[in-house]
Amino acid sequence: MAIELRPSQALRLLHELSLVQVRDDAPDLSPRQLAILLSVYLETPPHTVRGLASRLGVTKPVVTRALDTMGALHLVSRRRDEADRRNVIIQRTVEGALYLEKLGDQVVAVARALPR
Amino acid sequence: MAIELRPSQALRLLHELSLVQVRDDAPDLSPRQLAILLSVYLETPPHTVRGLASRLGVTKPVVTRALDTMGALHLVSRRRDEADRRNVIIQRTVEGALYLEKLGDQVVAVARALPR
DNA sequence: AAGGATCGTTACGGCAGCGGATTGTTCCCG
DNA sequence: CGGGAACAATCCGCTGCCGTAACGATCCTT
Repeated sequence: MAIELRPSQALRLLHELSLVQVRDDAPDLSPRQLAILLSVYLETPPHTVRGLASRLGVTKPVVTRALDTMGALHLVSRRRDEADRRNVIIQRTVEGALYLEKLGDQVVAVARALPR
Repeated sequence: MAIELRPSQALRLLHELSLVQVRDDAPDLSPRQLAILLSVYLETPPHTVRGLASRLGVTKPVVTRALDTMGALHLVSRRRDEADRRNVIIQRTVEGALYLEKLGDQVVAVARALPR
């Protein structure tokens, strides 16, 4: 069965979540960066710059820059595709998995505390 | 009863949501801006710059700038507090209400489409 | 072997956000 | 009534992201 949620609950959820995120001085990713990160971790590999760009409807430089930033944070890593050396394969990292695990738990906790 | 949600569902929810947001070329607000907007619309007035800043754990200039930006988008408006003219009262707008209504509906739609 | 196509990255100029310090009003209290 | 406190806005230099346009490397086709 699907998750039932009323609009007012949805907004409260977003509110609590955004407050947690803003306070947390975990480096707050931009919406685009988060979208890329989630795509890499939730969708089936392999992931390329080109694929992610078209998936999100943004330009390739946006993806490259986001990978630069998140790479510096060790949330993702890059590797040349040896089969086709033009491609770059985006890989998951332990730190990235932990980051998302924590994020998921935060959402669950906030949702649980939501008034019915 | 509380909203029950598994971590994997939570991440999928965020994923779909971020994709919708990124594609939508609705001006995507930064996490901080969204947090301020939601606070203004979900918490009981009156809202002041100082109050919002301490609520979010950010500095006052951050709030002022966010209000500048969102004011230009007509998502909020400002008014001097006549009782204490040092204060500025942040007010809701019709456009802001519509923006959040739409956002809430998006969350609901995404949640409903989530695999159980 | 060569031309063009594809891929990711980088360069560029511009815009917006940041923290910290300062300013100008307005209020409060001794 | 005068000096300090409180409040929001502004200024400063900096950093990071944006879109467009190039670029180098690699592949593919003929």
